[in-house]
Amino acid sequence: MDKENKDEDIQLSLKLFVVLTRTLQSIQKEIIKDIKSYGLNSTEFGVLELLYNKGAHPIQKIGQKLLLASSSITYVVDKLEKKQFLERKACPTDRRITHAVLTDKGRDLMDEIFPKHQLVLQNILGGLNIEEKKQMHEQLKKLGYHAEKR
Amino acid sequence: MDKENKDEDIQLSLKLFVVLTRTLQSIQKEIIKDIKSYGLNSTEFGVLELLYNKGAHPIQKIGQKLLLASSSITYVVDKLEKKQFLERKACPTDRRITHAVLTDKGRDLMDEIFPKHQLVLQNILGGLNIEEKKQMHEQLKKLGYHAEKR
DNA sequence: TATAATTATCTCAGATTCAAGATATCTTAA
DNA sequence: TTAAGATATCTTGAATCTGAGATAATTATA
Repeated sequence: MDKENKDEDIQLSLKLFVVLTRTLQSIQKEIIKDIKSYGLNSTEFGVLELLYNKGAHPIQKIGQKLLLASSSITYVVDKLEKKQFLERKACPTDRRITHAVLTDKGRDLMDEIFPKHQLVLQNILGGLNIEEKKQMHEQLKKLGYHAEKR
Repeated sequence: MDKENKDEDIQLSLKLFVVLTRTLQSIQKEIIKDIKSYGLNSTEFGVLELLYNKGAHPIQKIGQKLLLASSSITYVVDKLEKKQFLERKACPTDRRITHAVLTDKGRDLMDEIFPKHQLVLQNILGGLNIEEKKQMHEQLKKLGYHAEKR
């Protein structure tokens, strides 16, 4: 890359990072508003969503998928257990592991709010049509893959 | 939109949100690593970057631009003042306002680290070429604009 | 098998953020 | 001009997250 293109690329990189951050903030702000109306915060919702759609998980796996430190996931699971949306169940084959399992109350909650939440999400992301979403999805994967593997 | 397209759009919206979140997390993780190597956290860097590139600002304006609550910006400016990278200066024309102003030490720091940081950022965002960056920038603006104005 | 390394969870202290509210100052409108 | 509302900053307390380190269990290795 010659100098002029490099300078342009540097400027564009900064601008892209800023707009990426801003866009996600705008989206998250709206999503958080929706999730709060269900009496949850977004981390709690993320945990419940994972258990609801993918079944019971070891606590540590949940942290991995949601990119949370082990101490953070302990904290969130504690809160959800107090609210009785999930239970800890000892793993019979590996005594280090504790599974987080949705309770009936947790499943009822998600049966009610997950479809609503999906519609809200679709509405929030309505700025792009189906084809544009597909394309952005592809480009974002390229971007993320490179950021991780450099 | 007929039912099938709506279902597809709902699924794509969820996927797009997930990949958007993941991608930004990957990028931020690398950026934070770089910023930490300068002895700052990303909020501190954001404040210094604003003052460095756009000049002195009232404390409240900084919070607005970085989307921070007033209590948060007070906290960050306190820390940067303790580190002697900026000073508070009373506004002569409006006594409610306090300006945050880079010190020489703060400017020296940014003279040193800002160009380095730009190169790191360019490297992190190297998964897309110039044209692709421009296009994603446009699409992200559409997405963010809609999320805010719905 | 015994030891070392790895893995899963938790505890604790510290960092960062926000919301609510206090205070001081400025602006607007009666 | 003065009262009411708006604005800028700060204080306080609570929520959430992280890193470091403890403990217990499992797996790998000599």
